[in-house]
Amino acid sequence: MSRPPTAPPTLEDVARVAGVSRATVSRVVNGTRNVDRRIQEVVRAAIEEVGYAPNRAARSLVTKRAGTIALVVSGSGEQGEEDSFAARVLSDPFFGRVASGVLGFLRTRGVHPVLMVADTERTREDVLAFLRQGSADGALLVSTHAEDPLPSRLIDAKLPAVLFARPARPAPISYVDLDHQAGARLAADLLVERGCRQVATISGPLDVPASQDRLTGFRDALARHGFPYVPIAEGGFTAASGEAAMERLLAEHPGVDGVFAANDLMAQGALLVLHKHGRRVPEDVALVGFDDSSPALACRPRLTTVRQPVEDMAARMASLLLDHVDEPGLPPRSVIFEPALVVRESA
Amino acid sequence: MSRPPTAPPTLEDVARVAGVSRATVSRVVNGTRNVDRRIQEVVRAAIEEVGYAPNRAARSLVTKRAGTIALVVSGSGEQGEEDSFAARVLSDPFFGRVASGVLGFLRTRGVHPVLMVADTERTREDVLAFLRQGSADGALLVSTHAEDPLPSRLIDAKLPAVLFARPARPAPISYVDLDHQAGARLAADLLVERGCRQVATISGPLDVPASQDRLTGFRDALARHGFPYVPIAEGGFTAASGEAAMERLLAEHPGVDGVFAANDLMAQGALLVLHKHGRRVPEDVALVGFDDSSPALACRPRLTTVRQPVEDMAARMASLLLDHVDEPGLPPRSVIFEPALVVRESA
DNA sequence: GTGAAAGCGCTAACAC
DNA sequence: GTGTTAGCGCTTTCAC
Repeated sequence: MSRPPTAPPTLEDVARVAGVSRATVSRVVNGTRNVDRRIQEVVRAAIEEVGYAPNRAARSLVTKRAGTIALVVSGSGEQGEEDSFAARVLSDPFFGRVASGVLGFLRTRGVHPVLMVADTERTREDVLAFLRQGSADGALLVSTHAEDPLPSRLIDAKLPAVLFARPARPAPISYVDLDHQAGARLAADLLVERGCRQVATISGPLDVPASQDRLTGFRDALARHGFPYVPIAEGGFTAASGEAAMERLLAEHPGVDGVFAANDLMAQGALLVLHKHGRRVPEDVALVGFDDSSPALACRPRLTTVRQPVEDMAARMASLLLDHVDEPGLPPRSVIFEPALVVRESA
Repeated sequence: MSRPPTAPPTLEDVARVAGVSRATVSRVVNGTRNVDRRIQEVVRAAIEEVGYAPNRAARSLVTKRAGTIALVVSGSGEQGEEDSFAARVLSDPFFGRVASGVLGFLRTRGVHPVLMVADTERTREDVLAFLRQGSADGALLVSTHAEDPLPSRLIDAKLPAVLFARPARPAPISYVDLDHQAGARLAADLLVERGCRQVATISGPLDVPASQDRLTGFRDALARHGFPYVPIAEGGFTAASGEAAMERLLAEHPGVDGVFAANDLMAQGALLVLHKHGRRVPEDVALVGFDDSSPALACRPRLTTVRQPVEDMAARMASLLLDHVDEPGLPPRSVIFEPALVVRESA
């Protein structure tokens, strides 16, 4: 008993108990072939006996793998309070779905996500430093603003990274995304089919590619149906912004009878305003949302919406990252998912 | 240029460029005293020049500190699907607030949270292994079920951990919590003050201490106001369960004119049902929620609710954990926060 | 199939 | 005030 009983057992301890060398223990721990069956048993018993768990730092030091990745939520950092950004994003059911998808994929791979928020220059540097230090093998980036400088910084530093959603300006980096235009088209077609004649939309922040795409897709589809003009009110993907946008729409276009909101949270806000003004949904105005996240079910009427397979997308994003980590030279790839219409009660 | 340019620079590289020893570089990196001003400058320049970032694994190996903690969401694991648990909890705005509070505190301490879900025996073992390996210095536990075996396992393994909320059965472990009874009392007093004569409550899952406390506090306060009996419908802290509970309450007690829901999500569900049955809120029935999380604002009328300072509690939880990490012998401590009534429109 | 030994990059005594 | 040196616990050639 040379080491104090408080220190965790090491490979050495196991080796001594099993009567073999460190190398052999290492081999059985890492499942390498070329170890005698019987010795494997003995070693495993010894591991059990001393309660051995391989030290990650020591392992990382030689393998050059952290076994963790950074899951970073990034924003512009132009807002007032710092904390509010983290609170808002982390409380968004959309992010919960992303995290859940990532966790689900990583779970079986033995890699763990470190949660980070990058909304200021300082915190952006933290993320970069974290990766350069080798604390994480790569980064998963969920960006909420267009002018996010993090993607290009990551590229410049040659750090493995994958984005959720196409970057605002083209860049050599992998990402997963949705065919937003197709999704918006689904919404447009439904609204027209429901007989709407005066259709409007509540868009997301227009500097974000996804918002632009949803808007473009919606307008194009409507044009094809013979409606050349679509009133639009810009929102910020929050319920409150959806309310404000709906108020504006109603004020300027009292005859509106169909609304496409670029996400469910804003649709939820719009619904509140519609009720307040005595408009029945879907009878007086049909409403369709986007995402199919939890608020869609927490509304009355329940939201008809465009489903985005967020969990699958997030899992794929994690998968792509692991590929890049394993094979540093891999060229960037993009994976686009298809949306689906979920018809419920609001349209 | 002995090492390939692809390998990250080490302390050695910096030392060579600065013309000093590794130890000196280490000293300035770690801000130790006893280094000549001028040499500090030189070293810092060299660090800048080679783009040095200290390797975490190497550092951890000697300091025996990972610089990360596990933020674990734990559940009973008795449910059907595994993924659904993660998705549900991570999408809950309540968890978003916890994460945000933790992140806010950790941000300046240079420690990072690793997100983990423990809802099965397997994943529970993962968490334990992660900590034993030294991959994280301690754990922050947000438990959603009463019979969670993780706390006692953590205690047995002598791993630093702090809980969000008191454990179901008394155990020598630190935690932060809210004075739930006081919060429920606030709700009861308000309802009575508003003139309600037939008050009911939608409780949380009754195996969870917080639910029990809110129920007890509510009943006791009402008893003091002269109301000996309070109808109760048990929910599961989700909007859907709130709807179901409200339906039951209405069916059995049509005359109800005041409802206290044990969280905002359930209050939101109750509101929907109340509207459906033509009950005006707050005129016909006054409704008060609990938490003051985002759904409280996304309702019409906006929810009057009992505010729980979740972010502060989470930050304190993180702070307690760091204390335990720094001083292993520290006895368990509990910190109880006070709730506050937020009066809006629903009561 | 197994062991010996080098070394990953860093910190912390300990000398000077 | 600064350098030397001995590990931290592990993986991985390289011999045997």
